[in-house]
Amino acid sequence: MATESMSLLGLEKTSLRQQALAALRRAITTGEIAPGTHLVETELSETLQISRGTLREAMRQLQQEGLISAGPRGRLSVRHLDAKEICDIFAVRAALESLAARELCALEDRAQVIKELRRALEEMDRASKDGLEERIEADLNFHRTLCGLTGNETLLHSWGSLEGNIRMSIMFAGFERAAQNMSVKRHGEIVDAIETGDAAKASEAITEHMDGAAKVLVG
Amino acid sequence: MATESMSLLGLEKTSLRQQALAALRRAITTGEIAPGTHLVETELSETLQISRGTLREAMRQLQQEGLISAGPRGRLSVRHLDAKEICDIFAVRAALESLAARELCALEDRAQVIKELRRALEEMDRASKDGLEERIEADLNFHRTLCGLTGNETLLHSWGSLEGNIRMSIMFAGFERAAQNMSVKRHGEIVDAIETGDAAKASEAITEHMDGAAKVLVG
DNA sequence: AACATGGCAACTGTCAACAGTCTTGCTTCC
DNA sequence: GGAAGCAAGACTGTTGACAGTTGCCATGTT
Repeated sequence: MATESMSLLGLEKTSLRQQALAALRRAITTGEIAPGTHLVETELSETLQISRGTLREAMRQLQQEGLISAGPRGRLSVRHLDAKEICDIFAVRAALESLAARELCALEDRAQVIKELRRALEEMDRASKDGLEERIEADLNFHRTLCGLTGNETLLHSWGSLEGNIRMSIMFAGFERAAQNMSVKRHGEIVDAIETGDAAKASEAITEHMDGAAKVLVG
Repeated sequence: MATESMSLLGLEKTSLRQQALAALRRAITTGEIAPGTHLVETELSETLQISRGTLREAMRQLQQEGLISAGPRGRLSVRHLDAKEICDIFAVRAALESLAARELCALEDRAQVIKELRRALEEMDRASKDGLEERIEADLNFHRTLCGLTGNETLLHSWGSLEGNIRMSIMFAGFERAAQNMSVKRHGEIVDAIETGDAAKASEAITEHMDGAAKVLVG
């Protein structure tokens, strides 16, 4: 029933659970489903055309990511972020990315790393002419790349767990406002610092960048 | 069927899923289930006396925590840690706890915080005469408290997601070896630094502590 | 009108069964 | 004797149904 037309091209055959997970994550982080909304399993399973069991598995993952939280009677609802929580999220994010920058600075051969980072920068530059959503994607991609290039899987995993919350923060504050802090210049400084191997400077640049981002988002 | 004798006292009525989650987490982090072991749903569900559906939900959470990883065909197996991964885990841990220390230093009134931390220290001291496992629990409790006292839920959540990996690292390296790095003195220095509000020193103390811990575990 | 009460509807927790796929070992044919 | 094919087994993906609990609403009582 679920093995028909897909995978005609390189389309990885994705399980229904993963599809549901992606769909829900998107719907939540874009605000399509408003914060605080009570997620009723029976409704959602009908909407997504999947069974409750499969849906519940996806919900557990979202819960672990902090996008939805459990109420009294096992009731799950979309997490609501206030200003303080956004600051908290960005503080943790800063700590993680600062670690990433320091680890990259400690590498012997940073040539390849720098190359990848500059590629991500170019992508941001290209996206700066496009819509807000493209810019946000490019920005997140840059930071994800930063963490991924360290080769520290735990770091990348932790950052990934935070990504949903970051997206919610951006959505909560409004995309226009969020875009203020995504200048290619600021990010270039980070790359420059890493290129010269100046760990302190790179760490500082990131911390400041995140501080600024949080301040802009909170208003 | 599951609503019999429990909750006679303050025993929170825990869902089967949560029980299974706790049982599995314990079994994995103590090495009862060896790293690399392929977790067969049908077997486990029979062992734990729960249905596969319920078990699968618990497995998703463990997967998100990084205790089990997915293989080719959706096969789940207990994660195997090598030396590098242990170092990586402790690097992330250091970044998180360092943030915690800095946030605590930034508080106006640290009296209550210090009181709680000293209480955790005392507990460690008391446990130092007990078995290795008690000492490890007391140690983890201290660090968890450190993160919890910041009031930064995201930080605490991230640390919690790492806790399983930390336990696996300790188990992997052997409890005796791990216990070397749990002196009350070292932890006291951290608390002292926080008491004086010296963020740099507190951060430094934690980073060094974690560095030492990783080195002891690996080498 | 305020209040107790009995029953109904809404949800979540849990389970057993079906379907599809990959592996494996055996059989059969050249 | 070896290789292609075939059939059985082992697991995971997914589903629909049943059970228990909570909250609400209508109904009757004082």
